[in-house]
Amino acid sequence: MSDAKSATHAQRALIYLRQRILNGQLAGGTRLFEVALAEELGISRTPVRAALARLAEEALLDRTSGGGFAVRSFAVRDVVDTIELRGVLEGTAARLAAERGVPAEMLAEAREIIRQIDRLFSAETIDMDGYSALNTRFHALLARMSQSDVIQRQIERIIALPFASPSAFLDDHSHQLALIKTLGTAQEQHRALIDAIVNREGARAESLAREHARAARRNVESLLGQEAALREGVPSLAILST
Amino acid sequence: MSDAKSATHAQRALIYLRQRILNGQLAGGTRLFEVALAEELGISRTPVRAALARLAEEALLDRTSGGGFAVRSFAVRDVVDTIELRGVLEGTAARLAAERGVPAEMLAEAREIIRQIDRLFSAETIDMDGYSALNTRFHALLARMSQSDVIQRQIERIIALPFASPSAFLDDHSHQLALIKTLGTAQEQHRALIDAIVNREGARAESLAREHARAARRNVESLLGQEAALREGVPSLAILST
DNA sequence: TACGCTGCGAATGTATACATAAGGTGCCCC
DNA sequence: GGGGCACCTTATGTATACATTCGCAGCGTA
Repeated sequence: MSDAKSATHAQRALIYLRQRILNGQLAGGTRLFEVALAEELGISRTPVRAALARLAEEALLDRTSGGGFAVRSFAVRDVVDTIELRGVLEGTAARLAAERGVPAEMLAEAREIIRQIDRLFSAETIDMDGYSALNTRFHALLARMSQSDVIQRQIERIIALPFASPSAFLDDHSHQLALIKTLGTAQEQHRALIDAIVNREGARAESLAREHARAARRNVESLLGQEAALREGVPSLAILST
Repeated sequence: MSDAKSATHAQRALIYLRQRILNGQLAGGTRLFEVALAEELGISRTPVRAALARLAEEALLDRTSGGGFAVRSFAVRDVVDTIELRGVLEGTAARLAAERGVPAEMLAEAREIIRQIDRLFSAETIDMDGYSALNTRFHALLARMSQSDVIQRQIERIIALPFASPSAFLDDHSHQLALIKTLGTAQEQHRALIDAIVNREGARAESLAREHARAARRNVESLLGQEAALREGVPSLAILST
């Protein structure tokens, strides 16, 4: 328990294993054995089992036939489809927001976030961590605007996969200039999205949210078109199988 | 272990609890305690915990702050939103199927299912179990047509909730004649959906699948507009909170 | 009366020993 | 030589005892 601040052993094991899966240190298809993990972590099987069950819940593990667990394999197509799915779900959230109407406070909050992102852009160099945090807040707010717990839940579930999160690939610093241009486009989409919701234009809002997610998809595809060396610094892609 | 055919105690507990939640015997918000359940089932806490974890995975339980579990509450709006969500996901599956193209064997299988449903309609009285099975097969096939494991997985997850399954509310026999008319419409939508996919008309396919799901939504809403007595025979709705 | 503190109890967290089943390997028989 | 059976190994399944923590209630004090 030297380096861990987590309350319970199960939480520590959960964090440790999640990390190693997302890292790619545990390759897709690898079977995870309770005893081995328990020894490795210096704890008993019980908390390990709890951690494995939660990772299965997060869709990072598959349950094998015999009752065990194996690391889920993510192929390129899976990553692309997951991002597409996020677009579809956020699109639905946006459409519902437009159809059902959104409380003024939420709209104000959205506009405030947009304003803060604008402020970041006016600085000399862009504070990527700051942008990432604001962008995440914007997307979480969009999910809430749907006023549907069901939709919100699904979006949270998808976003938990790091390569599908709205802030994925922002940590790739290899194309700083291209990235800045991309962020400008994204910000325009944020603005248009709120405009559509305010005007109760459901179809437009849905379409904009989908297109907004496509930016992430283009990022993946361009990264994968590069030499392997250039992908090294992109942790979100470490989980990829091949 | 007298009445159970399940291999393990955990599976037996899982089935038992799932049943009671879907029944409505365990009301939404009810906290589930390991010790109490273990005593009730005559087993130890360990398999109970395993069952609870899996029910959380199925989205039938929420994890409470302290580390426990509580039965998830489903309000009418949640049911409606979940059906809407199924429509959105099946719409995405249909669109992807149209965009990516579908192997001839799958199309043949779809047409065969449609043919068999036609045959059911020509009988004197409609075999509802038979229809339900065929309808379920059609929807499962549609999910596969997307050729996306990610999408397929999500659809399976949603359909696991009985009130969101494509065959929900077919067991309501109170309006037999109206139902038959509904089934005719559904069958037309099945046909149009396959037609759209064959012709690579993505937007049309998506729109048709969404509208197809709306039938289930209309069913819920009409059932809820009735007197409580008429809703008694509809097991899919037993889980509703209020 | 209101606030807080303390102690008790009931819940989950954990370790461990044993049960059981499934899968693999090696030997033996055909 | 090949196939099948049996054993053994190794995995998960289960029970139970103990640890720990969190919350609540009751009492006390300001």
